[in-house]
Amino acid sequence: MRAPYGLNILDNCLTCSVREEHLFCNLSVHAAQRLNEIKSTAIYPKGAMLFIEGQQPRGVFVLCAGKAKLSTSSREGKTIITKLSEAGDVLGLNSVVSNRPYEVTAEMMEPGQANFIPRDSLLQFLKEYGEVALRVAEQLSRNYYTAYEEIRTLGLTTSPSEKFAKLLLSWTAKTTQNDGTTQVKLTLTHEEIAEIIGTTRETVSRLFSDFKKKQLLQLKGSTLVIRNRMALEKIVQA
Amino acid sequence: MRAPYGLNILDNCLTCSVREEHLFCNLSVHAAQRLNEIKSTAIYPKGAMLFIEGQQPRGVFVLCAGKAKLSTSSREGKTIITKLSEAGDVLGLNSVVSNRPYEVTAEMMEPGQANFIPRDSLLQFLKEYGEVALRVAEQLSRNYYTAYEEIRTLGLTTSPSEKFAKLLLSWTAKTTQNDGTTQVKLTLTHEEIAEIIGTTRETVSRLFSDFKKKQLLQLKGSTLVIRNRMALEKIVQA
DNA sequence: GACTCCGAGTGATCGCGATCACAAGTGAAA
DNA sequence: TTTCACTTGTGATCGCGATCACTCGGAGTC
Repeated sequence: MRAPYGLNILDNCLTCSVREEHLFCNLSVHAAQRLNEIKSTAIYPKGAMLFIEGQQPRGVFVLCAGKAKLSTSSREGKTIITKLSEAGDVLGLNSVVSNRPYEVTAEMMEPGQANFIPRDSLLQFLKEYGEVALRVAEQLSRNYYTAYEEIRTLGLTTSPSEKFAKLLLSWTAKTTQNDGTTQVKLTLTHEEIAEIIGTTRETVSRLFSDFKKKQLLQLKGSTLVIRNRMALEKIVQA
Repeated sequence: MRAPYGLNILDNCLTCSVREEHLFCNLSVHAAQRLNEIKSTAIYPKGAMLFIEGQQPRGVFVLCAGKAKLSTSSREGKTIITKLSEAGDVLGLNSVVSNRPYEVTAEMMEPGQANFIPRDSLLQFLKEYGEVALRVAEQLSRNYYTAYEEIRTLGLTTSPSEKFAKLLLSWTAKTTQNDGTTQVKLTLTHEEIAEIIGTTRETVSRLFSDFKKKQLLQLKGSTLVIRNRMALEKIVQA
């Protein structure tokens, strides 16, 4: 089955197949069935906004395929990207649970697919299945920890180079190779990286230059090669 | 009944008397009774640490009297204060629910009293009383929002003066007077204010001077008088 | 009283990163 | 191909806030 944007439609991406540590993984048969009834699936093009900062919460989105960036902006136009989401992530959960406006904007960075669960149905579902409510609480506290990491980075890390090194390490943490070096596909523009570490595009450009000169990294097309992990860790600081 | 540190011991501060929107307010009789069994009360002097960043979560503290500051530090010694807690607040909830180390240090800023609920007992309690688990989820998502506000402040607000104005407004939001001016008791040192807005003590000193000169505020002993709320809001930005 | 300690105020310096400005590279569409 | 929009690289300038180095004042303590 073929969908627009060159995507294959996934039959059901709420199952554990997407990711093991998934919020709605390993539910009882009843709960899973109920969940299946209240969800609906949609596909999105690159650039699509799942929801926008300030909107009343309509429901949660379970990302099945594609990547999304979560960002927040000031009125003067400055933007920071707070998280890059991947398949399996649940977006908008905080807003739905606390019934406050979405605190971020969720934008698809590439074509993708997501399940949508309306707010009312989800809350009803959580009341019926208390076990799942506790799982939600756990997920929320994980989200909180991520936010707290962000606070530490923004508040305690002084120099852009330190934040940049931190970001590079967070990317390579997932994909360590057998030899010293690590490779990551670089899908972000310098502008976007700047919005993640809270600096300007020009500074990111210069950081790339500096780090290349210092043999810390290397670019092969759009593949980023980390040459000296130790040195990066030293920059991030003792 | 008299306790050390010049405090009156409160008989039971888990009840709604402390604060209406309290996490453990309006529980069923059974739940309240059970909660009462698993909690224990203690009093603390100024400077006491309820828990320290990085420790394994022992349980949650429900603050009954006194104020506490929550802070986190980098290895180089830089510290940021992320929240000032008051009576009614529940401290350590995130860590307990997700079983991760305390992400902050909680230090009493004045003598106070708190109820302690051990981790195991609380989790058991939450499993027994599913309604309360949902309440906890709501509380966690409120915490998340607070953290997110912090991220916005740290990431989007550029100048110290803007953050300072923001902080002043957050203080006066609670205690608005009938005439134009607002009064707040100033209990923090310049150093502590610096740790809240992420700058240096000297800069805070200069900010006070500037704002006094610009007729924005005034100091009467340890009482801070806000003279021009509008101007502060203009600094915080359109 | 003299002592210490800590918070507060203030001047001088200096470096980093924001900002502006422009050139060059890239890729997709017409 | 040409064109256009977007991304990237880099130089020059400049201002803000960190840092250092003091002094001053008040609250305790002996």
